[in-house]
Amino acid sequence: MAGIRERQLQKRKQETLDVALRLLMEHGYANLNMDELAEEVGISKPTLYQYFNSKDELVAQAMVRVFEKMEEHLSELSEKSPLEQLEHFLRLMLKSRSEKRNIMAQMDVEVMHSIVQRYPYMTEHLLATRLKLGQLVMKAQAQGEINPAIPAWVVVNAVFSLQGILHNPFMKTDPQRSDQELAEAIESIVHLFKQGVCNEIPLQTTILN
Amino acid sequence: MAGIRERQLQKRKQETLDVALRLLMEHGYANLNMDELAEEVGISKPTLYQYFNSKDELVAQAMVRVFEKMEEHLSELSEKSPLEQLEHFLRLMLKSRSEKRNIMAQMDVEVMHSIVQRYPYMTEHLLATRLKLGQLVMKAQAQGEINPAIPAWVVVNAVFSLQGILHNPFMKTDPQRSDQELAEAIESIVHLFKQGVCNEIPLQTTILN
Amino acid sequence: MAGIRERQLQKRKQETLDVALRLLMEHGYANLNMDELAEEVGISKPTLYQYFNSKDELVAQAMVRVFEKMEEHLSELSEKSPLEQLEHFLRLMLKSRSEKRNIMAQMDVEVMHSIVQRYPYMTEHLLATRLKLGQLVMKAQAQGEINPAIPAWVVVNAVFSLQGILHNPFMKTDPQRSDQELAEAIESIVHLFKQGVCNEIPLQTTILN
Amino acid sequence: MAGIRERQLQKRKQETLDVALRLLMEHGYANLNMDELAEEVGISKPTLYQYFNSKDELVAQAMVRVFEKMEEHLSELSEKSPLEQLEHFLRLMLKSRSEKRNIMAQMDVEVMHSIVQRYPYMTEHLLATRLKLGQLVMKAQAQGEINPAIPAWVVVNAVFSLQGILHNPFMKTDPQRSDQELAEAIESIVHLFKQGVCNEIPLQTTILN
DNA sequence: GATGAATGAGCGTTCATTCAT
DNA sequence: GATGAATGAACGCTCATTCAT
Repeated sequence: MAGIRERQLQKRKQETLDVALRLLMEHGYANLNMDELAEEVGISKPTLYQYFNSKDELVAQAMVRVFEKMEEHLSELSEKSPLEQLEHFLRLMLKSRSEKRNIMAQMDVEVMHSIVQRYPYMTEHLLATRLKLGQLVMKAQAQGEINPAIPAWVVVNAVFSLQGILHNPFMKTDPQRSDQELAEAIESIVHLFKQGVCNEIPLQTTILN
Repeated sequence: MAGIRERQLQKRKQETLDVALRLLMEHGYANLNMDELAEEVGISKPTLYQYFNSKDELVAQAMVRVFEKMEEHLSELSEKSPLEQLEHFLRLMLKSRSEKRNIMAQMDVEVMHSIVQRYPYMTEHLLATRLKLGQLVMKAQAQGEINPAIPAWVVVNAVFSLQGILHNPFMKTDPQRSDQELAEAIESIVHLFKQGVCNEIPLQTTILN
Repeated sequence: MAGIRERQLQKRKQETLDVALRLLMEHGYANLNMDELAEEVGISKPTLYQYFNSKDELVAQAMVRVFEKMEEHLSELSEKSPLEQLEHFLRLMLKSRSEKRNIMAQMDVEVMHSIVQRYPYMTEHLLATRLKLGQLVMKAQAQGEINPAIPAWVVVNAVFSLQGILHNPFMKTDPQRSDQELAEAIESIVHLFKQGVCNEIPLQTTILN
Repeated sequence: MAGIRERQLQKRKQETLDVALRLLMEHGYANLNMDELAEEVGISKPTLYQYFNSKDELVAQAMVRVFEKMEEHLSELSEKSPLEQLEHFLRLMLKSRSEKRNIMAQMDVEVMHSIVQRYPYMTEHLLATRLKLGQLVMKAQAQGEINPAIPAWVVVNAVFSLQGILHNPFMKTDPQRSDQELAEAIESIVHLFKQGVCNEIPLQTTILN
C-alpha cells in the first residue's frame, strides 16, 4: 500500500496549514502571500497548489482546523456545567490570543464571508461550532446560569468578540502589556463575561445597597 | 466671499471620505481600491489624489473623522455620570454599527498600526479618545460604578470590542437579523457590559439565592 | 496703447523661461514638471499654458534663448581671430557649466531630437548657431589656426562635448571640486582643446625630442 | 547537470539587459518603460520583475555590464604604454558609440546619481573603472606621455566626454554621417585627444614655425 | 486675463495562479 | 511527484493638459 506516501503527504499538508495559520496571525489575510508561504514551508509553489486548489481554499482549510480544535476543546469539557464550559472555552481562546495563536481577530469580515460562501464544508464546521456553543448557551439559560433574556446568538458572539479586548486595532501604540498584566486581563474578561451574562441582577439596587 | 466653490470642494471631499468609509466597511482596507472609490464618488483618480495624498492618508483621515465624531459624542454627554456616559457611548457605537456605519471592526490590526505610525495626527486623535474613555472609566471606578479590580484599559477595549457582537466574522451566514432583533441585541449588549463591569457582585451567591 | 500690458506679459514670459532653464539644469527634462514650474514662477498652470502651448514648446523656447545668448556672445567677439573666438566661446560655456548654468548637458538626446523636429524655429536657431561656429572653424582652418584635416563638425561638437568633462554622469560620487580646482580644470580643458585641434604637430617626434 | 534550463534563463536575462541597453540608448532612462521592454524581449512584465527587482536595478545591472566590458578591454591592453592604452580605450568607446552600442551619453546625471547611491555594487564598478583609468593617466604623466599639468580626473572625464562628439544633442538634424565619415571622425577625435593631452608643446610657437 | 479644479493616459510594481520539464 | 519559470490582471500613483468660473 502507498499508505506511507499518503501519510507523508498528509503530514506535509498539515505542516503547511500550520505555517499558514501562523502567517495569517502574523500578517493577516491580505498580507499572506503564496510565495512567502511556500518558501517558509520549504516546498515549491506548484506543490502548494497541488495540496490546495487556491489561496482561499487553503485559508478555508486552515479555518476548519481551527474550528476542529475548538470542537475538540468543547468535547473535552462535556462533564462540566454549561456556563463552566463556556467560561473554559472563552479562557482558552483568550489564552491563545494572548499568545498570538489565534487568527479569528485578523480575519476580515468580508474575506471570511466570501470564503465561507465558496467553501461549503467550512460553513458546516462554522455552523456546527456555533450550534454547539448556542446549545450550551441555551442549556445554561434553561438551568438559570445565563440570563434567558439575552438572545443566545448574542452570548455566542460575545465569546468571540471579547477576545478583541486583548489586541484591538487601537492598542498597538500602547506600551506592551507584561505577561502578568495579560493574565490579569484575561481573568477580568472572563469575569466580565460571566457577570455580564448571568441571570438578571437588579443592577442599580445591588450596587446601591 | 467666493466661498461657494470652496464649499462645494469641501463637500466633495467630505463625500469622498464618506464613501471611503462605506467601502472600507464593505470590503475592508485591502479591497478598497482607488479606482472603484473614484468611480463611486463620481470623480477621477487624479482628483482623488488632489484631495488626499495617498490611500493611507485617505484612510487616516477617514479614521480621524470617526474619532472626531466619537469625541463629539463624548462631549455632549458630560453632564451624566461616568458609567452613564460610557453606556451611552457604547449604545451609539452599537447603533452606528447596526446601521453599518462603523469601520473599526474591519480594520486589520497590522494595517492600522502602519497607518497610525505614519500619520501622527491620527495617533493624537486615537490617544485622545482612548484617554477620555480611560478617564471616564477611572472616574466611574472611583465613584464605585465600575469594579476597580478591572484594569481601565480592559474596560475601554471592551467598549470597542463588544460592537463586534453585532457583525462578527461568523455571523454573515446567519439569516439577517430583523431591526427588532438588532434593537434587542443592542439592549442585551449594553446590559451585558454594565452588569459585566459593575462593582463586585459575588456571582455564585447571587445566582444561587 | 496696450503696450504696457504687453510688456508685462513679455516680462512674465521671460521670467518663466528663466525659471524653466534653472529647473531644467537642476533636474533635467524628465523631472521638470509643470506644477513645480508654475508654483516656482508664481503663476497658475493655466496661465503657464497661455504663455506656452505645451511643455515641449516651453523647452524649445528655453533652448532658443540659450542659442540666442550663444549667438550674442559670438557676435561680441567678432574682432578676434577665429580660434580666439572659439576659445572664448568654449571658456564661456565651461564657466556657465561650472556654475551650473547650462542646460545642454542635461538634455536627453532623444528628447532634444523630438523637440527639434516639432518646433522648426528651434531648428533654425540650432542650425544658425552651428553654422556660425562651423564657419569660424573653417576660417580658422583656412588661416592655419586649426588642423584642416579635422572635419569642421567634429571641432564644433568638440566645443559642446568638452563641457561634459566638468560634470559627467560618473562624477557625482567624486568629492566636490573646489572653485580653485574648477578654475584650473577649465584652463586645462581650454588648453586641451586648442592643442588638440591646432595644426598638425608630429606628435611622437615632438615628445621624444 | 540540467544546466540547460539555467543557461537558457541566463541567456534570456542577458538578452533582456541587451535590449534594455538598446532602449536606454534610443529613448533615454525616462522613456524606457517596462511594458515596452518586456514586449520587446518577448517576455511578460512579471517575468521581467523576476529577473530584476526594479527598473533601477535593471538599469544598474546594465551599467555594470558596460563597466565590466570597459574593464575587460582595459585588461587586454596591459602590455602597451599607458597613453596607448588610453588611446585604444577611447577608440573602442568611439566605435561602440558610432554603432550605437553605448549608453553613457544618454544617462541623465540626476538619474545616474540616484541609481549609483542605491546600488552600491554599481558604485564599486564605477569607481574601479575610474580608478584604473586614473592610474593609467598618472602613469602616462610620470612617463612624460601626458602633460602633468592637467589634473588626472580631467583627462579621465575627457575620455568619456569626447564620445559625445559623435552623437551630441545638436546633431540629429544633420544629414546622417556615412560610415566613412564616422571612421574619419573617430581618427580625428583620437588625434585631438592625444595631441590635446600630450606633454606641453608651446602652442603658439609650434604653429607659427 | 487669470485660476482652482478636474482628467486621460500611462507607469512601476505585485500577486495568485499555471505551464513545461 | 515536484519544480523553476512564466503570466494576466490589478493597483497605487503621477503628469501634461484642459474646463469652468
